[in-house]
Amino acid sequence: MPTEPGRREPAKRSRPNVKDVAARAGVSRATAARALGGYGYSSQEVMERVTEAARELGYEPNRVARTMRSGKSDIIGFVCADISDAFFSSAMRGICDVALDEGSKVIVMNTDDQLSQEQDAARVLLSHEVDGLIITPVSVREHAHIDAVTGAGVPVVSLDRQLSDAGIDSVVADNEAGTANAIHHLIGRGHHRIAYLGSVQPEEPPALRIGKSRASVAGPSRPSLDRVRGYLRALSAAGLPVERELIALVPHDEPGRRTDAVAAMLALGDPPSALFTADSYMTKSAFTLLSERGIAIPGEMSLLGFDDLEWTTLVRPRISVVVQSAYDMGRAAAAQLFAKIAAPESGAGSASVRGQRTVIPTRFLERESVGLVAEPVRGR
Amino acid sequence: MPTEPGRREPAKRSRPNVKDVAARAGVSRATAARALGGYGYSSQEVMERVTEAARELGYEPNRVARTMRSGKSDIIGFVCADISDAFFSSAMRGICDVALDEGSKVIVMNTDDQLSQEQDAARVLLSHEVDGLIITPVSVREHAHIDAVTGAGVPVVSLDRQLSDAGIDSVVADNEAGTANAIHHLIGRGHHRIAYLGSVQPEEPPALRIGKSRASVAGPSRPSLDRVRGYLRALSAAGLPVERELIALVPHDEPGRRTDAVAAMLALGDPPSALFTADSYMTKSAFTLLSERGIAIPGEMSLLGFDDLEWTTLVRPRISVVVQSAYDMGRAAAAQLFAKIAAPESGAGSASVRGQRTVIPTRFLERESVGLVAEPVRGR
DNA sequence: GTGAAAGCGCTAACAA
DNA sequence: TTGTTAGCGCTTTCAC
Repeated sequence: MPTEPGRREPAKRSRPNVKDVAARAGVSRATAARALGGYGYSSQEVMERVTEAARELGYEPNRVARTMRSGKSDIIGFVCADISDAFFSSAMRGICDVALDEGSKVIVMNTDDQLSQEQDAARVLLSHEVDGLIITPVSVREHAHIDAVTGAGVPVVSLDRQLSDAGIDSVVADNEAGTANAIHHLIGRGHHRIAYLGSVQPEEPPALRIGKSRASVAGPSRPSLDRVRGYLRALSAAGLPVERELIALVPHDEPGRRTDAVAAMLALGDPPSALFTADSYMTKSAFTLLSERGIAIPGEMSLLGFDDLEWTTLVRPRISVVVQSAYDMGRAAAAQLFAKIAAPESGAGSASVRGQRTVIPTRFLERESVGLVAEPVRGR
Repeated sequence: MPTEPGRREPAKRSRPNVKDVAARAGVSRATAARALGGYGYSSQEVMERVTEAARELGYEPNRVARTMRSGKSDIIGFVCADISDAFFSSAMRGICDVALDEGSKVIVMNTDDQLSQEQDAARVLLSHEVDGLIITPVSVREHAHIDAVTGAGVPVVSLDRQLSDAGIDSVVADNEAGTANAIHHLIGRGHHRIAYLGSVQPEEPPALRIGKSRASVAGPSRPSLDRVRGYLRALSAAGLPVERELIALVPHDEPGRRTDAVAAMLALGDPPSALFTADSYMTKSAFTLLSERGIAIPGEMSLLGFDDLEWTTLVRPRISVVVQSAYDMGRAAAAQLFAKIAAPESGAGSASVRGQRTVIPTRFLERESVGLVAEPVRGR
């Protein structure tokens, strides 16, 4: 379109800048910049001339130079374990959607759950002057590198991991309540022996304490641990005993042991009547093993999982699950982040909300994988 | 760690810069920059002093300023329809992995298959001075905005869509060959009436020409059309007739019509013995409908799909599919992009490879959803 | 081998 | 209302 036959276009020259626009409009650089940027004053006439010149030249402001001056890059960072994971890519979409509305863009970096990669990512993103950071931290204890980011005045929101004790805003699902609710459902259907199968971070093995009247799990708030807590809470609330043998916590980096854990549960002298699988990997392992062994769901074994995946409605029976919306979590985290970015450095004066915790509700989707237990139905 | 009790740290001040490092090391800015950047000359001793000072201060070069000077941002853009889609998020991971090796980062932007969004994305990324762009273009005809990017000297690689005719490098799967191979497999198992169920872009409806001896589909190279071509080619090669009623092309933006298309195929007077579903959505629709109607796979109907998804191995029977590795495609696209970025402006002299086309092979995964047809087995 | 200085494109004081 | 000017942090001639 920029067909300007008379003028010789330098062709190989880069994109036009304010100076070019100013020259064409016959005004100074500052005036052109003001007219274009929409700040300061400029007369109607000059405004039009400049706008026209910019249009003709196909002028587009250089964000890099703008960042240099203003310190605002209109870029945020998203640091997660693996963007190809369905949870993170959905969250990413939520983040992108909010960012688009805010005129911002998102740089993604993967950590593969390695602290060193996370530290590198934080450093790199800081050097690019990102306006903010959304992160799913590998560790909830080791967060010096995250503190360095906030220390540099860059807002951070933690996604799916609780870091609010460290004064960092977090957006998490109501893992404990969602799980408790699901277990409650199982109990309501007559199940007394309910197995819990979940993953845990290898570096932070949970300390499970099972007392006569109370059971608890020590350690920080993390989805994997909070779900165990929800399980314990629901059993306690119903006056059911907590049995150690019904709880399997498999290190996240040893996927091969998931199937073993399910098999061990089935091999128990007094096996459970229902399996609660606390994450999608475990749900898949459990479903696969039950299928292979020809164990009828829910006839011989009930199954209830955390996290919804496409396949849970394609297999027969359809699997009942607790769903968390990764998309909504991403949106919420981004919304919170941009609020902090916009906030005029909430440090001075008002006791600013540091370490705010936003909880996204989960939903229970009842399908067909949970059966009714009538009486103590030992030995079929 | 930076425990420097004696010196008063301005605290609220931003990150240290070359000037600070230079001051601490007792040299000039230029010298410090040289020592840190590893270019130009500097004595052993100065080098050490500067490095030490940088370490103490926790100095990290400001990429924004560096970009401004050098024009290299160490950021590339990835423009796709929807990052939460499994194909794109896997491709994204491949891109990120290569980018990491190259010291680069990736900004993702979603288009939802809207040309206007794609145009905006291209403009925005250009204004951020990205070093290159990987894009899955909405349209293979309308690419003025992409030409604008290459015109600005920024390399572009097209992913999953052929744009090499426009002089833009492309990385695509061997859709035609992969499909032909799958259809060939069906024919080898005795199938003569094979249905093709696929999606097409609503704006670019394909012109299907079915002649006596030859059938073809007009239009550009696109995964959706190339798969149809593979289907036609395999039938022709086997001397089988192409029948219009066995080909269903559903507009991509009308998901509701997918199930209708499958149902229509089943309702045919002389129904097919096998269904080839050319994308994951269609495979899902077909599998769901067959399950609901209690039609046995592969007993009463064989099913073979394009694209592998988790669920295809969890359902019974497991679905045979043609797989394309989105991850590999992403890696290949990124590798090609960085090669072009590194190339010293391949315009001058040598006839540079413009519009290079890289084809990533697909694989056929035989599972249990395809049955053997003995004889003309009409009416069971 | 090192330092002084210019400038990438933009914005924000200040002056006119 | 508009123009002049001074940088943001870095790299890169060019003298010394």
